[in-house]
Amino acid sequence: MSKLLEGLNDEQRRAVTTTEGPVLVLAGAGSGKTKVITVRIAHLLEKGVRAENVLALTFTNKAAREMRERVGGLIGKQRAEALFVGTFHSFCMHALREHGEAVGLGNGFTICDASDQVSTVRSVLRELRVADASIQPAQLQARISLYKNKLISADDVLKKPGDETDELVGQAYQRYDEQLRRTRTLDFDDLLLYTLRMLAKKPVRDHYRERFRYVMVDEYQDTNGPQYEIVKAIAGGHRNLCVVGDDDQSIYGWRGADITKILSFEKDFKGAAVVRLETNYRSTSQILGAANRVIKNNSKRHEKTLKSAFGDGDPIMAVNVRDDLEEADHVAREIKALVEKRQAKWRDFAVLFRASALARPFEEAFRARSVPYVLVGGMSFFDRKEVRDVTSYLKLCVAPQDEQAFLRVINCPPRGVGKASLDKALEFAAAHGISLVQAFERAGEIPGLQGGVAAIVHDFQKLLATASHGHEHLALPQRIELILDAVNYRQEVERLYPDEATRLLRWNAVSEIVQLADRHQAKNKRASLATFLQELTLTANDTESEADGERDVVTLMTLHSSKGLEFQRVYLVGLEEGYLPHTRSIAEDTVEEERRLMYVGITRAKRNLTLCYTQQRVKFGKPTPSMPSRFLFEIKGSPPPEGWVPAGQAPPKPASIKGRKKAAKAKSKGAAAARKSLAPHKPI
DNA sequence: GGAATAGACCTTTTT
DNA sequence: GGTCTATTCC
Repeated sequence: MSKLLEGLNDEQRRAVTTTEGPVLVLAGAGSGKTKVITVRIAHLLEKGVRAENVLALTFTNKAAREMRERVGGLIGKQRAEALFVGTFHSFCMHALREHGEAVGLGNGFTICDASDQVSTVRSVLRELRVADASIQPAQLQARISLYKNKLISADDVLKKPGDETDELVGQAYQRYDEQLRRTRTLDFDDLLLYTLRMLAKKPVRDHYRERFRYVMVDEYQDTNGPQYEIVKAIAGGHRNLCVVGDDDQSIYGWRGADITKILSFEKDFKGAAVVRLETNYRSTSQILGAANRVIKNNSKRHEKTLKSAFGDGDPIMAVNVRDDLEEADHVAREIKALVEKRQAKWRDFAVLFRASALARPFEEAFRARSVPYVLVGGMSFFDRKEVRDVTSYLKLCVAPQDEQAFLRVINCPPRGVGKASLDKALEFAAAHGISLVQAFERAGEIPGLQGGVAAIVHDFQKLLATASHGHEHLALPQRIELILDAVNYRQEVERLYPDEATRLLRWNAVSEIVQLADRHQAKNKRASLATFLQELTLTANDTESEADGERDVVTLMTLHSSKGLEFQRVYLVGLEEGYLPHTRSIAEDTVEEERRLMYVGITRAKRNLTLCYTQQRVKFGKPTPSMPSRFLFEIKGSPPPEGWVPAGQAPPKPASIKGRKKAAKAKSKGAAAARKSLAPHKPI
């Protein structure tokens, strides 16, 4: 037997060696899922399959990076280079670069990130002359995105008779798409949709079927409509498709992930081999027990029994603290004490939370107590003003019609094109159904526009065009510096930040982009400004470098980004009604997904698990009382006590005015008791 | 036109 | 505690 297969159990081995035809691997948490995929790839190569013919798709950059590294460890880094291991989105980006002309897409498209999407929606709402109050841009953007991920077009929305909001959403959706098309911009969802359209053309589809003879999809439970169709298009011919997933860990429903896809795989791919991995090699039986007790409260799931291969360990701890500051400080102190006693290393610890806003107190406490940490995700490098400015300039060089980029930098540094002029031009553009840039070309017709403005805009565009064209022979970093020089960006930073220290800090962000461009060029033979920007947008949230995995630091991250990872010691924090489950999820009736999130969090822990919740937390800058999460009681196996109030439910009104004071007193007493009902610092 | 200030209003999660 | 808009002053 091949060396590769040693150390696999029977089921894992079956998943690895069933290389031909469709295979569904139902892999419980910690059952060696990544091992199966990576060994499977190595096994394929050992059998003589060429690396170029293997496609492995993941959902996050992080997962892609880890898979690439682990496969590299098995077959050698060199050979692993030839595999395509990446996210759906990056696969699409590459495919569209290669064959985008099949769907009318030249090489020079830009990808817009979440905040560009919201800006675009905002400008569409302005065009439609909708008072901002009636629907929020971010909310509208989310709805458009959800439609796209369910393969529902703007026409579909408009055709279907609905209420006024539907009508508005449809109109906005349509204009949003028009604006993106006009500016040759794709949003994240469009990457999938354009690729799908491209794969509908037989020659292109045949090309990819020929190229990728073996297809693997990780986290299959997170597949949404377009992703599923892409997989089907590529693997539909040879049917050498292996998908791996766990319905209990489906936590991307809000992104259109369709849990039924994993349930109906056997129907979609007739004759599929089904492998169940049910032995957990990660956690103690205490941790697994807690996970099982929580997840069994979900109705929509495949009954599964995860068995621990590990045995007993320490009890799970519950910690009740006064507020968020104390929570953070408690965790910081505990971690520090364990490390100082040499019972653990920094890197053994992870602190997991529902929303990234919860990270701040931990950052502060960790800094105060000199606990080294890394915050995964959070405020991205990309959201910094300078970074957005610089990328906007670069985007304008690639796509001069890009409205969001134009609006952002036309007056930065100030050039005498202020809000008043822009409003007039936007008004004119909306009235004539043309882009902002086109409107400025007809500046003479814009009522009330100041005489000199058109010339200023024209000069600005010419300046950028001169700086970006005719220098293609230069290296990317030099080209970027040339462009920034042309627009006097350095002076602007100096003007804005007269303070030496902040100026330096701000300029560092700019230098970092230049360095990233250098690295991009080193990695890609056909690097251009366009490819650099595309790559930057897709990996904006993945700032971790390869060496970071090895650093001895505590990890802070959201539950979502923790999926697929494991740590010796895990703190689940902010376990309160309103955060987990999140208030929004209660309103949207998706509490089961929140429970899966809790399940994901629990099953990240190998040895020790600590559950933290507060009595009071600062929300919107104001202290607000909090209630322990319902999931804590599910773990404990006992119902919530008297006085406990779930999130999203108004506390009962006092019966009469007379009885109000008494009732209020009783209620607050009950609530206080409920908040403390799980003994602090005690095994659960 | 541009900067500074005040006030209203939210904020899940990721590509 | 943040962002975005409206207003006011220079």
